[in-house]
Amino acid sequence: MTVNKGELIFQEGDSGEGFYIVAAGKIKVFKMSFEGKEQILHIYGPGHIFGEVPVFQGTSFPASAMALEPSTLLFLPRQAFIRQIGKSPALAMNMLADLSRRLREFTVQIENLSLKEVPARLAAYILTLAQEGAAHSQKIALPPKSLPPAGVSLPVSKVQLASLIGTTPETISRVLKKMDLAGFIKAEGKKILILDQEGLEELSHTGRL
Amino acid sequence: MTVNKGELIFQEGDSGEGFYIVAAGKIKVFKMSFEGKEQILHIYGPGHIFGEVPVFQGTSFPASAMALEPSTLLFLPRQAFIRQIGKSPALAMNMLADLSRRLREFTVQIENLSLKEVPARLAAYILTLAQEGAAHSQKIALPPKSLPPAGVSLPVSKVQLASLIGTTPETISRVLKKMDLAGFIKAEGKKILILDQEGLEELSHTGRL
DNA sequence: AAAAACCATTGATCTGAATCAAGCTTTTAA
DNA sequence: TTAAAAGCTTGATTCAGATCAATGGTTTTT
Repeated sequence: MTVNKGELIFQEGDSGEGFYIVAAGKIKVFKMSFEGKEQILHIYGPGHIFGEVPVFQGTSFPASAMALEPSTLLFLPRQAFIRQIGKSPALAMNMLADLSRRLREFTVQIENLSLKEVPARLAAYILTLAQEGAAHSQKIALPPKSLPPAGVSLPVSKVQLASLIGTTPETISRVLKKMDLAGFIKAEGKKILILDQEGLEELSHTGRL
Repeated sequence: MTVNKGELIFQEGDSGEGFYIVAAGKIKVFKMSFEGKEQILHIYGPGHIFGEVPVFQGTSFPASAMALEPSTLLFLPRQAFIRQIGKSPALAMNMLADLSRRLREFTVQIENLSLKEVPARLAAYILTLAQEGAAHSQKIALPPKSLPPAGVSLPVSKVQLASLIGTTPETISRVLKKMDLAGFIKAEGKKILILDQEGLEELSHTGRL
């Protein structure tokens, strides 16, 4: 299936008859509060799967999903998939590993939201981006703390970024500016140059800016 | 194995060679920040399993676990369990359902931490307790919004409760008092009488007290 | 190409809840 | 059975970050 930018793929509470694989594009999975504030739980790109929770629970989606850009998705119907799992222990193990990874990611997100302040969260996010970027760029996975300055490019608008790390666009602006002023990064629009990786790492732990 | 109150069962970063089942007692799984603040991810009681993430990922524990009271645990070694899963698709499905349920619970916890204020979180927690209590008390699961006043008993100290919903003991005290004054509940030590379930439910959404 | 919608930045103000502090009660340990 | 350590409550103060507001810059849309 194909979806336009801004199109809702499913909504919290909908019954899930299957799950999705991103073939192309970018999808956000999020929760929305009473007053309309949103918290993004995850942003998925090509190769990622999402919406599996109801498959194994037979219940509804715990969150909503929307396309951030025009995207192509594959849909896997629940019953057919469950039959396959019964036949293939390897498939089951892969699925268990995938859900476990997601649980781990959520524990990190809870830790960030509850125990860290905004500067620490943003620093952690930038570092994560840099790692992913390094891993994706065909070269061998870089050893930790390799040669700065590495550059990263924010994959989403600051509005989305704010919703992802649990703050507002205004605060993102201000904190990026402070990080720039403090010499940790050089920020220009969506491009961010990491000038002091060690400093950023410390900031992601202590949060004091 | 048996553990004393306050005993650490595993620590974030430890390699996981198996997982645990609570036979008796009460276990908290939590993250701790740099400065020593803790966020409880979950409290497990008899019949619950915990510590499975590394089993399917072959990595380390994403959080720490400590006994809240003297407890008895069963330990399931990783390799033996994986062999069993390969043989029993039903076991695999149960495990997938369990992990999915946990993912759903985490999405709720993230929503609470990020989108709701303390009064709303506390109201939601009290309502959850009441539901669980109703379910456990042998009777048929009560239809939603059945006859108040229902009574619940906090299963943990307010220090632990604060860490569970992401606030401080002082704030818990103050908010409980306000809820009492507003006529939603009658609070006496660990005992809470729910006087106005509808009101609590609204509070758990809107957060305005 | 004009208009509308969205995005980003900066300043001023407000507020929920953390922190600090102190006294009191209950539980645990010596 | 006394001492020590946790746990609970209430008050005063502080602070991170949200909200409100205004402006300019970009994309989309038509």
